[in-house]
Amino acid sequence: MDYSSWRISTCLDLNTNPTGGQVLDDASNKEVESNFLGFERKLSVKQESSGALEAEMKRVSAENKKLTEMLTVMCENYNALRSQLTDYMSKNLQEKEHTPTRKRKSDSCNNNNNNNNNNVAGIYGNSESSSTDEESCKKHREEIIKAKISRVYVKTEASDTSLTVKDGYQWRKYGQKVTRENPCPRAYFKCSFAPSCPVKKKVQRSAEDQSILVATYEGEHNHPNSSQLEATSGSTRCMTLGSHPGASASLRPSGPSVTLDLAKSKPGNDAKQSKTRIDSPEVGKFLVEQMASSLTKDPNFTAALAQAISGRFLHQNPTEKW
DNA sequence: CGCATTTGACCGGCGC
DNA sequence: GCGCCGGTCAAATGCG
Repeated sequence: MDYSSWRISTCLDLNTNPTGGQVLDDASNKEVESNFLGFERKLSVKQESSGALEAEMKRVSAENKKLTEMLTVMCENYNALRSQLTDYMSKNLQEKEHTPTRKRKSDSCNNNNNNNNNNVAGIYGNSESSSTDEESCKKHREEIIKAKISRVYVKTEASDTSLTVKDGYQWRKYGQKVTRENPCPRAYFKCSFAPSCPVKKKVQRSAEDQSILVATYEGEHNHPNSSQLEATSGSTRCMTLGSHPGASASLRPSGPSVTLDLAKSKPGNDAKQSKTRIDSPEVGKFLVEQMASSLTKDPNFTAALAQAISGRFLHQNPTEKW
């Protein structure tokens, strides 16, 4: 089965207008407002010294770190939810269409393992369940566990002929091949960010809709995403779930927002991707509700979010009134 | 000149 | 064993 229809927009635009669409409860809103007014009064009375600015910088950095940690916890919770959902789906979906063309045994083995793939991108990837080749797969299991495979579908412009998927990592192309099933060439990439990183990526346009790029990731990065590095160092505010390639199927360039764009859909893609998608939109809705619930129920998250917003406004516009 | 990309050759797995 | 096929290598080429 395929989860590519799950288009969950989980954006935390921390740097946008605080009154513009931020979903906070009343308590959090009041807290943010009081923080803003307090800072405004304080700053209108006296000119802050450089020492105060340094202290504020440290405080903001600490908050940033705290938010990053909370984000990590949130991602772990999401993975746990996804695993439960995968189990649920595997129980309900017993059969999956198979192409009649001959396939390598390792391929079927890999597909068998996708259900247990602890990778967000597995949501969007093929999770074909064929248990008939299990015996022949035994000798491959260990390496399969190491080399996790996920598939990502990326909508591109029709005029864009490049086989590049911007996922925050650095890739070096080492080969290109025209495969039998698809007339479009398949490009082979290795992660070049770290020499020891074993991750490989295959990018090929969909045979059905050539505006869709299919990126297949193999393995796990043993280094942080470059976007994450920049985010943690404060040079950019664009964060992606770098350890989960599929989570960044629709990535944005660095911009003034903290974005967890797990997957964004274009309604027009539904028809094309429906073949490998789950049928029930309720499942995706359920997942979104679970994530939203876990966030809103966490007082630490709401408090830290309010503090981060107030701190950022102080830092950006120390004398500006609103 | 160094690095990335291109592309044909080569290798190994698989089916017949 | 042979041929097909996907994946990888490495020399050639392009680019900044």
